Amino acid sequence: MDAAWRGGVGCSPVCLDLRVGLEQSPPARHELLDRSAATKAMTDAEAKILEAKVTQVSEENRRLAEMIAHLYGRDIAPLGLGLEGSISPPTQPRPASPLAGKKRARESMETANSCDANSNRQKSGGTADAENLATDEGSCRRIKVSGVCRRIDPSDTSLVVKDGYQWRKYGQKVTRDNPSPRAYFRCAFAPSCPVKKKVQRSAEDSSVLVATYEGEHNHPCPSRAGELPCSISVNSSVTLDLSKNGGAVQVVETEGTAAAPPDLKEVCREVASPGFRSALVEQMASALTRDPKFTGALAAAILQKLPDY
DNA sequence: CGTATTTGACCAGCGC
DNA sequence: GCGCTGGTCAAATACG
Repeated sequence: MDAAWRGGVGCSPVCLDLRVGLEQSPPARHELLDRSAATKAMTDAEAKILEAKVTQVSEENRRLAEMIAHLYGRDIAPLGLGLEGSISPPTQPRPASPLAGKKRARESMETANSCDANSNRQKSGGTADAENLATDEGSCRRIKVSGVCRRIDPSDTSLVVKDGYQWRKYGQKVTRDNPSPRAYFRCAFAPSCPVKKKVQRSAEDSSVLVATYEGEHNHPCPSRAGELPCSISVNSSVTLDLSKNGGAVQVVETEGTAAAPPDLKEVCREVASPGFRSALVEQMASALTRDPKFTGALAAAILQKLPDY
């Protein structure tokens, strides 16, 4: 278990990144409405319906985040990064300059769902921002985008997020909205693997590294396969994946279900159910006790606490 | 000497 | 068309 795993943000072993659905900060909501207005004439009634949907999705975001926070016995709201836009208040600092808006516009192009099926999914609130889906010039090829944050030693300048995969750095850039440089990595384990990773210190807290993953690995994790708690199915179509992105909770659709988006409310109910909780605890406990590193460390810790004979 | 990292240059997208 | 910005390339450099 590495330091990053132990010392995740807020000391939580998993960094929750469940920005489900739409951004909820007021500027984003207005942007959404503006975009819709630009594409077609929208009546006030339609705008109100859309806004009601946004409010509903935001409320579902909040409830889901609360449930998961409760699941892990700590409040994850202050993390801000992993859950920004879902449970943090709408006063979340956002770049206000028009240039920042330009950047966001492009990012929204990357992550927005431009084809009908995907936009339907977003409207229904079934899309987790933890795996924003990007499209490729209308081809509807989906690229998984997810974010992970890790707490690190502030003096550590390596910008390395240990997640079990091998990465090759191919660039570094200072971005406009953050004085810390952003590092660009490609998966080095398999040359054909399309996954990219961006790592940057948080602008608010320099001890937090924010890693953004794009794409999906087309190979097994080289160092962690079969070692750590990996995933647990919430229902037939959704899996909470703990094996990816260094343990970030990631909502992953089961293959072949893209056309039939999961019902988020149903997912929430299952996550909150005692059966799910006990199954999750069992899986985690089982995986930990199978891990020789964990048992060794546990034995060492116990020995330290025992009086010397 | 081979490989990984660094870093300045270049390119593309976007708004004005 | 221009300027700004993020992302990528590739030569130079560092390292084992």
